[in-house]
Amino acid sequence: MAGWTSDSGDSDKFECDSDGEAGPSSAPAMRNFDAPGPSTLGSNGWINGEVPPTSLIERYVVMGFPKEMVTKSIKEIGHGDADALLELLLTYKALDDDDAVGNNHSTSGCILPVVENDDDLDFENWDGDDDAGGRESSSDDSGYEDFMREMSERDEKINSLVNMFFSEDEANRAIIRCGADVDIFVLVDSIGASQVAEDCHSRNLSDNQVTDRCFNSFGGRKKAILMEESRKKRKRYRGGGQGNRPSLDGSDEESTPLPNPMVGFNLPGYRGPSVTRMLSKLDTGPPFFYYENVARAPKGEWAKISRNLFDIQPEFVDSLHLCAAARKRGYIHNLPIENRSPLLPLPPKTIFEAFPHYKKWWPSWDTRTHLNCLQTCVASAKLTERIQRALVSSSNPPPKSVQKYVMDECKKWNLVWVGKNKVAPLEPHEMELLLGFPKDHTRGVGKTQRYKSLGNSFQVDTVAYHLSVLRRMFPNGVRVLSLFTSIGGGEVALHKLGIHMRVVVSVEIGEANRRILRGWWDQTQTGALIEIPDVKSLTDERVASFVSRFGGFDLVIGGSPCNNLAGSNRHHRDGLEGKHSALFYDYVRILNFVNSAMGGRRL
DNA sequence: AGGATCATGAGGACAGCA
DNA sequence: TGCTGTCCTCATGATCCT
Repeated sequence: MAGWTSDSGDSDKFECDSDGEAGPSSAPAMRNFDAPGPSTLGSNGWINGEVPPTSLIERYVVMGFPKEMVTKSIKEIGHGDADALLELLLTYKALDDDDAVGNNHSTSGCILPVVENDDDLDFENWDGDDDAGGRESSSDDSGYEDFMREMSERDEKINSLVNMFFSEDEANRAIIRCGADVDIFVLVDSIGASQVAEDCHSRNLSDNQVTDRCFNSFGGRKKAILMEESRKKRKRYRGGGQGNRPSLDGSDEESTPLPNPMVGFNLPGYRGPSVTRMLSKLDTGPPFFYYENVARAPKGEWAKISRNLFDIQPEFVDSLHLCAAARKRGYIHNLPIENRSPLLPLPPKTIFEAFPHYKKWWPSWDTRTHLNCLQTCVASAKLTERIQRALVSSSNPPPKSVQKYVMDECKKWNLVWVGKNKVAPLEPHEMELLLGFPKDHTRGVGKTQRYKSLGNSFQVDTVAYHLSVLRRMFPNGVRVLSLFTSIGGGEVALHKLGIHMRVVVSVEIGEANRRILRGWWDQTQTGALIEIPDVKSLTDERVASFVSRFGGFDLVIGGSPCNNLAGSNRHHRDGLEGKHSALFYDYVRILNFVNSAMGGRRL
């Protein structure tokens, strides 16, 4: 059982380890001076000075602010203080809206995300300022020919927008806001921004409520194309609470739509729309937090999760895009999303890259290139036997009906071809490889337990990609509060990123998981590991004690139990109120208390 | 007693089609 | 617009075995 006895023992160990690892240079590990304070980051998560003004103009324009207004605001107060800039823009916007629309808007404008639209976007080399400068300079032309060209462009774009079923008035206003020289898709985004902004106003949401709820609900070239093609998609943009837009009033009636493709805010090497999000200053770290759970939770559950985590929009990612196995997960975090970098070397991205030796037995009619989600249970020997019998008694290639039966089972149970007509479940060490863990990470506990632990864990490369932004921010290491640690996916990710963990306070109920983590930690880490078995025993007082002792935490990370959310659960898929998944509220409780104890925001 | 093995769909998203 | 088919899902509970 958890208790102060084990904790105090660990506490002693911590101080001992700390001393032990600390040469003169690392001695300040217990001090806070090396952790960047709020001044290191702007409220939008950009590191100061990294975003040039031209890019800023473009970003705010796509949010729905007129270009002239943005330029004027930046001239007035500069671009160093994003909060002040936003405040000024909102004020101007409110005044402008009062004049233009006659609505009695408050200054709480709807702050919207920016969707980068450049088709040539290269995430690994992109500097975030591709063509904004070019567009900016072209708008300075003032000759007659330019004027006529602009008018012609303007008419053309209005026609295009009208053809997309926007009203002429909406099209006109967008062009006034953004200029006639911008891409048609910027105009589409701008109209969407205004619609959601109006929606937000009409629902009387506060700034913080709308900031991230509006995020990702529209925008992007791809969506614009879809909109042109489909009346159904068009509804998504035109508002009125229809379609797939996330609920803005927090009701559970609408589900949070899962993106397709499920690539999150961005992915290494993915050439598609990338997103730049803005968080309110109160929502940014430190402490940074990172929460994870299954993407395909019952309807309304992600809206609930988001509501409890500062209304931050989830980032849904299918690890399929990073490794050879699917893993559809939602992540809510307040980490910056620019300048991420993947773990190198990149993991094998297909089944054959991961397991080339299976190619020998792989039938041509099994067209899988990726495995499905790795779960906590594997197929029975009887099932693989049945499959083998079906194949042996069939011709080669087998008839379609047999192929379908075999393929259905192979997909369902993630079976691989290990011999002639012979399929088998993945071995635990193969799952470790796919999930990004070191080989034999889970070795030492029973095989069934290994499957269970691995099935419940993070996909390390995916998580590491998100956490990679911490490397530059914490060159001297991080202090981590790890909730529902499992087998330490977050810790392995940080380690593989080269981020030193000065201390990890880990909460994990499973004895086998704790043993796995401890075994890995002792082999690879020099920092302190404090283990707490039961999250319920991590009381507010105890959190306060840790915060006081370590000077705070830099990262609160964890994925709460999915048992009652996961589709595989046929018995008790009860949502967040379920027996296990209700522990999510302990994550919220503890995160809030850490925030509060560190002088930050509390819900 | 505890680990290993086995059988057990519902629910939701989405594409295709009339 | 609504119907239909297809696909996928961090699991649970009963039973067997050692």
